[in-house]
Amino acid sequence: MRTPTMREVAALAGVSIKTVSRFVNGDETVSPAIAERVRAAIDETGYRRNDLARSLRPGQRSTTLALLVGDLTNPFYGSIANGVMGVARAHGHNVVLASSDEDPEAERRGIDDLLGQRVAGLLIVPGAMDYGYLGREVDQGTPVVFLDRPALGLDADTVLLDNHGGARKATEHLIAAGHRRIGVVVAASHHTTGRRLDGYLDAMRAAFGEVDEALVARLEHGTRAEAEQAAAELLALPPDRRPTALFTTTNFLTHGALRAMGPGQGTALVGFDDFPFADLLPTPVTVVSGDADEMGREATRLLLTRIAGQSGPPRRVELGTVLIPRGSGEQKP
Amino acid sequence: MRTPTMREVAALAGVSIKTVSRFVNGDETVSPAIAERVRAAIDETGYRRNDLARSLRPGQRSTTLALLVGDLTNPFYGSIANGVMGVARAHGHNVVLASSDEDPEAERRGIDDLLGQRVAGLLIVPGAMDYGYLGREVDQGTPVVFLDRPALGLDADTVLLDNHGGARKATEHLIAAGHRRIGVVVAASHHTTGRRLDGYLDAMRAAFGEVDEALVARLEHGTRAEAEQAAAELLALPPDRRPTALFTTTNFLTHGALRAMGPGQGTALVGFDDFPFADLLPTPVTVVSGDADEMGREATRLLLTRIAGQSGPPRRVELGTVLIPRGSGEQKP
DNA sequence: TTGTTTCAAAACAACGTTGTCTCAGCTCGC
DNA sequence: GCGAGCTGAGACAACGTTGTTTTGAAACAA
Repeated sequence: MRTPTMREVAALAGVSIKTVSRFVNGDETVSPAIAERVRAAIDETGYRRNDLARSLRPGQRSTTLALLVGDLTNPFYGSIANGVMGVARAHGHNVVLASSDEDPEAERRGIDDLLGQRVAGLLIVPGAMDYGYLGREVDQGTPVVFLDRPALGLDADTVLLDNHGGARKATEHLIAAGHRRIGVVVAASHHTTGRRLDGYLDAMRAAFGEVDEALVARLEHGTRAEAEQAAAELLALPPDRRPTALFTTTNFLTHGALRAMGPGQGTALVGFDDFPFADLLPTPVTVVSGDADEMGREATRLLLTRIAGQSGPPRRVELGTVLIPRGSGEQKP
Repeated sequence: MRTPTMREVAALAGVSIKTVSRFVNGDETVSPAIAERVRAAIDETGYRRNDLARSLRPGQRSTTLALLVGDLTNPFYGSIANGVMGVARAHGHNVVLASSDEDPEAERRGIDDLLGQRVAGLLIVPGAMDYGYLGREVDQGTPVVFLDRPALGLDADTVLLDNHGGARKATEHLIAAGHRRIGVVVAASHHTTGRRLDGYLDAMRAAFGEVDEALVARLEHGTRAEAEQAAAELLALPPDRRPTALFTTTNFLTHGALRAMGPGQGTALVGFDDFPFADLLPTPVTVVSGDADEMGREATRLLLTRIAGQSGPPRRVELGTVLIPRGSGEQKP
């Protein structure tokens, strides 16, 4: 059985297609007798309006927003998706999800697909590729909002965390606890973690002047395993060069570093990004954290105002971070 | 600026619409000179094929799969979504996401929306509502696959975990460690946790005969907070009635129970569902776990075979579970 | 040169819907 | 009794594509 069309319903009810359309869309100008016939025909055929055909009409835009996000297994991205979907649904929009954690070429193909489907707008957690070509789509009425990091090649609305400030806050917290030699574990390539590194460096320089490069562990990919090894190496330095505290710049890296420390967790640590069970670890973990859910919500709000037609220069929103002291960051050297 | 159409490109290039269509779709029968004119016109206008209009043509089905899933903040659902998207993308399908964690009416509205958009198939983590009305859509060519629990009112392809077997395995593991009084924390209403409770009861009965109802903590909603309180009450029972081990039936409940135990974690525990950091807790947590990612993948594979036209009776796939001993489940009474 | 073949490109119809226009029938007032 | 006014319902076109048919022109053989 195929999906029935309006034409078939109309034939069954013995009326014209347009009358079925009127009934389906709640037009008042359908007499009760005819309306009942149409209702019965719809019921019998299981007719359902085809919104694809509907949105083809002039001036119509799809109501679907597209979200390009990294690995959904990461609770950070899960929260973003959650926030996006909440606001979208509240405004009657659907959300298509695409993954951006692949190579740039696959990502570009994915975006092209979505544009071909005439989504109403794009929410993108940008990767390393150049997004300049999207400028034309923006001009043609498909707004774009970037989340978590600014995009290369396109100056559009962007929602970020205050990565620099948060990292600075984390580092100063460790300094206030009496630490001088504070190691940092950071993924080399990302903009976000770059800003976090800068925040760390600024705090360190403000307190002690020059920063010992040996304290900075730069990872290539930012995986848990890399972090574990890097942290282990930091902690294996001779006592005079060994850090007494660590600042880990993402939740994955925090996980890796904790693993390197083992159950004792003798070294002080502050992590960027909160994570579940942080409060249940042997030494509960102090973190600096932004609200990913709110990031998704705010980005969606921005996108919706653009879809509604608001023009104007790109906006950049920076969401604040909070430091949650739980124990690991308050340990003395 | 509006999105240009084929008509506009054709006008600019001085050819017919159809010729643009031929060029865009890689038809060989376009002479090089004309092809170049069309290419230039597309470039100048920023034309992009409208896949909505395209899929309106007879016999065309959208390439979009819909996924209805609960709270994406839960890593379990995040992994499912991850698996779904991986397989979908590998087969050239997009994924629309909708949330099912609301009231049944909102969920039904969401499903209706998706059907109106003529998605190629539905992947649903069912809630408490009756899905019978989807039978008609299935007949009309929109297949449905359920994940994680069977749906009320519709017998369709379903991918489940072996909840009964996993729970039994967990309970027997605790029994083997010497426990006799094993408490269980379970959400009352869900099918999934119901099966897990059955697995627990079967293991207990097989070992000891009748099960003391005082050992079974039934929660109304299955939240962390509820679990924390219920676990605290179990552990506060007088010594002769107090359980010496707990079996918690979801990761949220495990989290709550661990909180109730405090840092000591003196009571043995096995949880259903793995979770990050389980290995880093003071007493690393033994879990029974299924592969959510694989569940998403398998469900998507089933859906794709249906979309490809395979008929036949509903299939039910049960994925196995593994017990991961980490310490908490091996503690003696 | 003329008839035939070949092929690129145009014309047309259709997909399922809705906005606009038109028309038929009715009611009402004079 | 007849035109004006109204109202319910049908006809038609259009949205942006693509499959099919048709056209036109060039190429070639007789």
